[in-house]
Amino acid sequence: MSADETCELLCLDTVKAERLRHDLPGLDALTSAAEAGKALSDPTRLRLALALRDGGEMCVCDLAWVSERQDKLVSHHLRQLRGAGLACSRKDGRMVLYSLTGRGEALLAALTAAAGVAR
Amino acid sequence: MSADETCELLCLDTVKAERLRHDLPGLDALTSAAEAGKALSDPTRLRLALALRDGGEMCVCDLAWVSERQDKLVSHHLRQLRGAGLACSRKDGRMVLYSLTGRGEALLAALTAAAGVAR
DNA sequence: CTGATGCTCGCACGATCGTTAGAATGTGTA
DNA sequence: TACACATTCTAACGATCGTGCGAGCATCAG
Repeated sequence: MSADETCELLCLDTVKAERLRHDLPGLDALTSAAEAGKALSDPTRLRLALALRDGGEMCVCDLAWVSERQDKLVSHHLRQLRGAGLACSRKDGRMVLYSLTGRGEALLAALTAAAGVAR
Repeated sequence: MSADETCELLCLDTVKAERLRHDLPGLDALTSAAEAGKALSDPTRLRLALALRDGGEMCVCDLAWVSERQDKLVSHHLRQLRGAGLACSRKDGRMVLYSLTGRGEALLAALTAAAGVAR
């Protein structure tokens, strides 16, 4: 591609390419969407999200038992799901109860559908 | 949690917890779903997916121009989208044309809806 | 007040990732 | 056949990530 960068476009007409380039959101605008994708990009975390989908609201120690993972790791992952807006939490005495948000359920449904698993 | 691991369940009845634990897919089964999430977890790659959504089928050099990224990097990311089943490619002479799969479009729609961007 | 429980936080380690760069491959053209 | 173009592949680097561990905090029960 030459220095002025518009003379070697081969497949797109220039108007369409200019429009695409202009309309594409910047990387900053996509950070939260990318974070949502990242939140469910780890099999352990994805499995915890499925446990919340199927089991409803649960505390860390129950999720730890259900997923056969240490409670500290489960707590770590749940905080990432919450940070990405896919889960929320409330305290009940010394326990913290987590559940999926609407966004979390929708994204989980799309992800499992896309991969054809756990629907 | 004690050694026999069922005596400290506090919030769930044991039957429900046993069923959840039993029914949760294993990590292996979730790998492809996690890979789909991972494929869209990078802002640059997500942006390329959006460009394909809006622009239809495109070659690497056009996507490089539209996204203002080097063609080698674009090629690298497109191969990851394809590997995750979210994009597909066909050759046209020396060029390779990429487009989103149905799964890719569905997951992209869910991800952008979940984050409230680029819809 | 003390000890136990549930959970979070900070740190470290090995693994993975995004980007860059150079080399290599496939295809088209003269 | 040689050169150019489009794309891919391999390797390296700095950054990030998942997991494990010990310490710390909040809450509850005795």
